[in-house]
Amino acid sequence: MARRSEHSLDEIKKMVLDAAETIVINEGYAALTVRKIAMDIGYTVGSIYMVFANMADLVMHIKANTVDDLSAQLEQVPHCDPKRYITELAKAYLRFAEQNFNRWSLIYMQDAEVPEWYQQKIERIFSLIEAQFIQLVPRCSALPNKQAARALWSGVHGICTLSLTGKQDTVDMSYTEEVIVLLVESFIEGWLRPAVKNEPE
Amino acid sequence: MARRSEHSLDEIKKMVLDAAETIVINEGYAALTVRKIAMDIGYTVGSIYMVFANMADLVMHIKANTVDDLSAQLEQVPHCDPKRYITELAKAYLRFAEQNFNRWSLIYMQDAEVPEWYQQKIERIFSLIEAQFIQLVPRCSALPNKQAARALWSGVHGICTLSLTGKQDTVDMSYTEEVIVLLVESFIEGWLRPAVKNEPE
DNA sequence: ACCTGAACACCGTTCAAGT
DNA sequence: ACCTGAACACCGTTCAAGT
Repeated sequence: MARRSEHSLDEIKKMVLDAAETIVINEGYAALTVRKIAMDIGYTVGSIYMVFANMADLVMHIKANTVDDLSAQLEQVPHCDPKRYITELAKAYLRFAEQNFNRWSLIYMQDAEVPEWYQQKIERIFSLIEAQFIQLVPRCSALPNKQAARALWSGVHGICTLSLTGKQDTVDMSYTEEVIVLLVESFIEGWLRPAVKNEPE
Repeated sequence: MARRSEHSLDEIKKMVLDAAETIVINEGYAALTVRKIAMDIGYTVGSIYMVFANMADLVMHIKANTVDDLSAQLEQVPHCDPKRYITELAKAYLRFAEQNFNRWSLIYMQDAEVPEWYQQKIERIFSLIEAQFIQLVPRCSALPNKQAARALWSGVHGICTLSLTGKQDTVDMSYTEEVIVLLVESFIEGWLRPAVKNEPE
């Protein structure tokens, strides 16, 4: 049989994306298959290729949604002085990673190629942090602040990665949060007061 | 046909592991299949299951070898004062990650379960850093040093991850190294001279 | 024009059967 | 005892054929 026209292509696209996200959230990325998605939305495998180029394309859109949700979450953190604000952002990042572990870990799975529009979404999160370093040292040229934001935020990400993956159920969240706060506070303190070079402690 | 006995089981196990490592190194993890391994060593698929329980078991052994090589590389870094030594360790870590990208990124792919003996190999790398913090502040109880090592080293790892994955060919290594050095030096400086709490800058 | 579902070229894993 | 290779239950992707 064929021809149903119960849904527009845009509707089907949304149904596919929603179903795919639900599978990733509940069962993890490994459980995501075209056949399962088709099953869930009541269409056959072929239909998915009407609205997405292939699996990689679909996954890229799942990731994009996750990054958007993450951005929204971070942007809800109330403003305060830069150092405390960055600390709260870092804690919010950890919270998102933990509560959305399956979607979050998918973000960082490497792809053959990352489209420009997706890269920009990631960049947006980095610039959130960069803005705080600019506030800390407003007179500085852009590069050192960019570098500091990159160093610190990648660091926060690294702690989340190594803490959450693997033994996911038995993670001590308050300990991880302590480690993150230690990184953020020590780094900013040391960054504001640079060390005297070549002087043994 | 059957029965060849040209190689002992231990020899076959080594052949399988070597072939698998070569595939990962040259073509990446996605190219690793039992059929390809069997082809390369001149046996059939079934043989691989004589010497490894399954693919996951084989991959775990590839990862173990990589971690051992990484440890060996880090242990070759010449000793000096803790701060510079940690900086050099971090740079060596980046170098290993770049030069062994396919094997290195495999290490951190999450598994259903991580065996104890593997976890210990990872722990060994962390304790390398921890030992330096103990030297920096010898009188301290163990926990703060453990926490500092975890914060900083996870941070270094995070920078490597975000810098190397994705756009792997167009990475500016010297810039990444600068970011890592910035993280290490600022963190240690800030950690040695803790900030006054609740004081806006 | 929309949608199907069989077909294709792959996977990892098992195991009866051969020597 | 060692090793084979066909069989099984899966993948993602394509596309001629149906309405």
